[in-house]
Amino acid sequence: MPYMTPRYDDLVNPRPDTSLAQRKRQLVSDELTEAALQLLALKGFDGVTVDEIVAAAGVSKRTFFRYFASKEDVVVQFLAGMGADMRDELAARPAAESPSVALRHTVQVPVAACADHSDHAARALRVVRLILRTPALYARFLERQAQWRDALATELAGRLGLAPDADLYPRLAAGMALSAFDTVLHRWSGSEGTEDPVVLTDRAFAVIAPALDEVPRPGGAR
Amino acid sequence: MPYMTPRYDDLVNPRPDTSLAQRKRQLVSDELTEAALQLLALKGFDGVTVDEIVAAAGVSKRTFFRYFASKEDVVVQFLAGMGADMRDELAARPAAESPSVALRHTVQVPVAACADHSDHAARALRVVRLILRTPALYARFLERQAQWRDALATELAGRLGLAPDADLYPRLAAGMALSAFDTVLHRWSGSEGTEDPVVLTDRAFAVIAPALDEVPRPGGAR
DNA sequence: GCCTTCTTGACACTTGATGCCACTCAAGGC
DNA sequence: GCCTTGAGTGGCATCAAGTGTCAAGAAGGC
Repeated sequence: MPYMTPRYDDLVNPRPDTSLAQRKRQLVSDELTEAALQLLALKGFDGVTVDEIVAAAGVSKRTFFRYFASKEDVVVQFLAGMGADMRDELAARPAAESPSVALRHTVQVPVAACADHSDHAARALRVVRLILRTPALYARFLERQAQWRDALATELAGRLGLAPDADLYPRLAAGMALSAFDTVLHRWSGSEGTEDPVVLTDRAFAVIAPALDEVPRPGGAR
Repeated sequence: MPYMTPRYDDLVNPRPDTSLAQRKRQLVSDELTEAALQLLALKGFDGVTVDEIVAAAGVSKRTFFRYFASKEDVVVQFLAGMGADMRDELAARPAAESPSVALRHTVQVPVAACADHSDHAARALRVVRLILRTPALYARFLERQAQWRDALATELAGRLGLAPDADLYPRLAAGMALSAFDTVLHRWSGSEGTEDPVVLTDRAFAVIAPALDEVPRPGGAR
């Protein structure tokens, strides 16, 4: 089930460089994304067909599937780069930092992206709400989270000098951190964006920190 | 995205009672499940069409969709009753038991079902492997896990006298427990069933227990 | 001007999934 | 014994998601 090339970075800070062809491509993609989100938020995921979306965007259906691997992908691509961002953040954290602190800052990266007080935040809230209340989209989101967990577990194992697959700790720690992320999104979405997701994240990590910081010694328990 | 009536219990211990009509229905369902799992394990999820399955089972395609909400559902239905079972187990645990112990026994219910040394175990391993390595199925599995998490969080909140939605703890604790479950399944599947999933579960819970047993006092932190 | 490359649109096709109608058959009333 | 009823079923038509293929058009190099 291959996803297309991540465009999260492009969406966050559209780079002015690159060729004309690539900017045209970006334009079509934005048009498609805009039309799709507009319709999906209005009529629900199953209430909108791809034909409607492409009609609104003024392109052919075939073109749609050149930009997005599936209808779900239109929404999920918003999250595409988050995994890489989190992994990079975790890799950049000082080695001396405890797992709970490092992972907390890691999770804060996408959380802060949602929380920034701009027009971006309102759109992020709409997308998150759509994902959380549409089973098909939520399933894809969780699948994406599972990939993030693998990446974070690998990075964490390297950080701590543990064999990536020998110990249960890295995968569990990554799972706990993402569980916190998920819980924060639910609360944030449920509160209509009134609660501060950054604060929620801190509170969530206060709960899971006792387990995160019980690191097994390298080469210890099989 | 409504799933059909759970039949996990029927599969675990087929009840001999009920009317003739219901037994006929059970027969068709079993035939369909058997044919589907046989083909899916052999040719992969996308390598098998519904038409092949119904041809092998000797029924029409229309009938297939009367028993299963989707092709994915054939596989996922194996897990249908696990959520209820876990919730029941958690509800039945003594109130004095700490969250980590209660949740560990809760997760051991489905784990033990996989581990029992019968012909059932081999089939369970095949199904788990199929789910874990098929993105579409794994996504559905995770979606199902999310439902379990909600149920477990509600049950846990009731156990501890916490408001279900006021505190982050119940949802996080349930998420951690299911994260352990998921990790155990991966390890068990990866080891081709040689590792004992019950032991793996105990080890996983040893990692997350420090966080699980830091219960916030009822009505404490907002 | 010509050629190459990339992008797009149009069409046909496969497959998952659903609606509709007719048929079968067991159960129960008369 | 016959008829009705209702659940289960098969066949067919249909919709929507997604893919393969090919021809047409625009950008850039020669």
